[in-house]
Amino acid sequence: MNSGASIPQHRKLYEILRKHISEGVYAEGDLLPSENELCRLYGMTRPTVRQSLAALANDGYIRKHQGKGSIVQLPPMDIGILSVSGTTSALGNRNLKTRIIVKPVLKPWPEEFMFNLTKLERESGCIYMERLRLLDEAPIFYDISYIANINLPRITARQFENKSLFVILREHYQVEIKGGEQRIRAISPSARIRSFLMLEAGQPVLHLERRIMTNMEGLFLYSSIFCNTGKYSVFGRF
Amino acid sequence: MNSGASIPQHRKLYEILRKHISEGVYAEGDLLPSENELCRLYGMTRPTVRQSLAALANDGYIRKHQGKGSIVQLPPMDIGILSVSGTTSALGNRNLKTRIIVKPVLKPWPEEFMFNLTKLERESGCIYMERLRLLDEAPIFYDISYIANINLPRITARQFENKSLFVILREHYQVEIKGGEQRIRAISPSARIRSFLMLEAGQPVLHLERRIMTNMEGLFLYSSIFCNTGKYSVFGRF
DNA sequence: AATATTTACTTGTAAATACAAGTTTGTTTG
DNA sequence: CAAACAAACTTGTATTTACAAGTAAATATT
Repeated sequence: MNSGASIPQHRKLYEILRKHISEGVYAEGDLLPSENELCRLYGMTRPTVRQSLAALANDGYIRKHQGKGSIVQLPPMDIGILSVSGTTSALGNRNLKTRIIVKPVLKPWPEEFMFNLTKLERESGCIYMERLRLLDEAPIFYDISYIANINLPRITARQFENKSLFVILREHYQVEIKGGEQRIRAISPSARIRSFLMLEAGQPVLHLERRIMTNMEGLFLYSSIFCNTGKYSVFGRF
Repeated sequence: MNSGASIPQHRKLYEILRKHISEGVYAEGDLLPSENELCRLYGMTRPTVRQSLAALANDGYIRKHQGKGSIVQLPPMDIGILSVSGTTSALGNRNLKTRIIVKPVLKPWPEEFMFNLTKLERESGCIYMERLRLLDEAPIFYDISYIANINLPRITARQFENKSLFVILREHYQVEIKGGEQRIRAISPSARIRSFLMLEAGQPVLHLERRIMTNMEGLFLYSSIFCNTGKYSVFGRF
């Protein structure tokens, strides 16, 4: 009999360890308890524990070394909008602020969209919003988001000021990010983008078009992000 | 007793299936043989087969569906220099050419390097080269590569014209790419870069600084890539 | 004929067991 | 004291067994 819900044990252990690593219970470079120790601690068998550790290694939370143990690595992303990380986490998330330019509204999708949409997505309409992200009061990202209006009641009413969109989707709708794809370009910004990012004429802008997959079948998050990479550069793992 | 070398069975099966998928034995959308069938075919047990399939799913070659089977996906990258993929694979790799600007030479590392180097790397010196990548005769990437001169005999003598650097490292030195990290910026190109990419003044350029990890302990590949994203955009999964 | 239901698949989860192989830490030996 | 060895760890690989859960097709029912 499973104690509690029908969440697999290996998944549970994965979440526990992931949380511990994220919260700093284990520092970078630390050794995780050995597999056998984890077995004893959580009452599982080694194959189950190993499944959890394999997933953690995959997601970049640990590095395994035969004969040595599992070494903790710093978490890879978790920076709000951009899963491309680094600059922000290097500075600590303290100075990161979000200003909403266009509040979430429900409206039809643009005719020409950056990604191909399913029939269901087109029919559902999209939740649209524009946000500006500032680091130490300096605008860094301008983010235009599109979400298909599927199984997300009352989402336009929610606050997006302080919490990241991902956190809200996770806490209120149990939506988890699974991965995604992106197109990256260097562009000359439009006057509008230039003014939001407070750029001088001629300064280039990094443009990301992303399609983010979730655990909800058919639910994707889309965003078009303009970055001022003059002072900071976007960082990512692959 | 192991038949042949000391390569694990699950790794062997992984390589076999990966090759089959890459070579088109299975088309996109096809179902792989079921796990039990693979057991019979290759004389392994299900956990071993599952380990192979888990790795394939991880690397984006298949998508698993409970009750259904393992569905083949198109390979994710494998595009020569850039693991950021898409544009090239969409066009087929036929039109991709490489022109060597600076042949591989052994020299000391730059004093100020884009990533922190280990003591061993600094002492070993670096293999330096510059290459231009063209798509349909139009220059797209300008790639400056740095490799620590560790366990790579005769590498400066090898041909890089037609084969990708990764392929050479793989075939001659058994070096496998494990992952990496990158910084991305939009910049105004220098006159030199602008002339190589045949750009007009004012056109922005995408700049990637990458550190690529390998299976060889302590061996990293570094590259600084300048991309003309005017016509094509760099594509990547995460 | 259309709809349930059963059946035979598929992958997912989990245990118990065994040995191989790399790493560290002692202990013994010279 | 220093080097060589041995023991006690660690993770890696692999088999065997069992049942759960999702999917699809064949079958029985209405």
